Amino acid sequence: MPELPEVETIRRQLAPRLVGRSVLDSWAFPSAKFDQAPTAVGHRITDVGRRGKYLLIGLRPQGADGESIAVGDTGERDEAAELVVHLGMTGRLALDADADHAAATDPHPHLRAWWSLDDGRRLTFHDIRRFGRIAVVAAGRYDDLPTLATLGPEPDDDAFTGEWLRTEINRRRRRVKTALLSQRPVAGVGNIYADEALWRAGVDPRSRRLTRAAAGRLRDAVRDVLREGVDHGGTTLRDYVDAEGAAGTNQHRLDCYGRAGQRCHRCDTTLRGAMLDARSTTWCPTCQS
DNA sequence: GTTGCGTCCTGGACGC
DNA sequence: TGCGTCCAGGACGCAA
Repeated sequence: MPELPEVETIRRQLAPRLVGRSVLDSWAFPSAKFDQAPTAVGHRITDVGRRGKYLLIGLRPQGADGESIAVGDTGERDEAAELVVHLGMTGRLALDADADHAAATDPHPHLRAWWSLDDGRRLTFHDIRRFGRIAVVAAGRYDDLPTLATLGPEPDDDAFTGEWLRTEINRRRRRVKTALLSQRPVAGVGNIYADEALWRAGVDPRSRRLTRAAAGRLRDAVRDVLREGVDHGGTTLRDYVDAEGAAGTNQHRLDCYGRAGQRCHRCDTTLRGAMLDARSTTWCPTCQS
C-alpha cells in the first residue's frame, strides 16, 4: 500500500517523462472518485510533485496553437491547475509505450483512468480496490481534499521537529499511532512505516502522550524509516509496484510490521499484534513501553 | 473541536 | 471443489 516512499519512487520515475508533455485525451471509470481525470485534457504538464502520499501534477492550460498560456494573461480560465492523484491501497500509475495500441488491447478490469500524451504514450491509473482518488483543482486549492488541505509538514521539513511532534500528539488525546496515521503531525506515514518508526523509537503505539525524549526519538525514526523506504524503492507486500512495474525491496528490512508472534530483533521478546483503532498493529511489549 | 467507529471495495486466505 | 466469512487498508462522513 503506497505510503510516502512508494509515492516518491513513482514521482521520481514519472517526472522526467511527463514534464513538458501535453494531455490530448483522457478517460475515467464512471465513479465520483475518478471522473475528474478528463479535466486535465488541453493542459501541458509543468511539474510532478508530491505532498505526503499525494502526487501533484502541475498543469497549465494550452491555447489553440498548443502553446501554454501564462497565468493571468487571459483571465480566470487560464489559472494553473493540479492533477491530484492518491493511490489509496492498490493504485498504480504507469506509462504505456504506445497509446493507440494500449487503448485497443488493454480492457483491464481494474483500469480507472488514462491520459494520452502528445508523445504517443499513455499514462494509466489502475486501482483494484478503488480506494484511490483523482481530482483536478486550481493550483494549491485543496478545499475538496480535507486531508491534503491540513497535511502536516514533510518529514524532511525543518518544521518537523521533536517539539512540534510532542505538541501535536499531546494536545489531543489520541493514541500516538492513530495520530501519526491522521497525517496531521507529519505527512506521508501509513500503517507500515508507523509501526516501524514506533518500534525504532521504542514508543508504545497505544500511548497518548510523548515525553520530550520520546518525541525526539520518534521524529528521528520517522525520518529514517521513510528515507530508507525511498532508498529501497518502497515496500511491496502484495500489490505495490513502481511506475516501471518493479517491486520495492524495503519489505526485506522490516523489523516490526507484520511480524506479530516473531522475535523482536532488538530484545528477542515475542512481538505482540492487535487491532488498534481498527488498524492492525505490531509492537514489542518489552522495548516499546 | 475532537474522538472513534462505520463505510467504501475487492482479492486472497482460510474453514467447513 | 465450492461456498461463505474474514481480513487488509486510507480517507472521509457522521454520531457522540
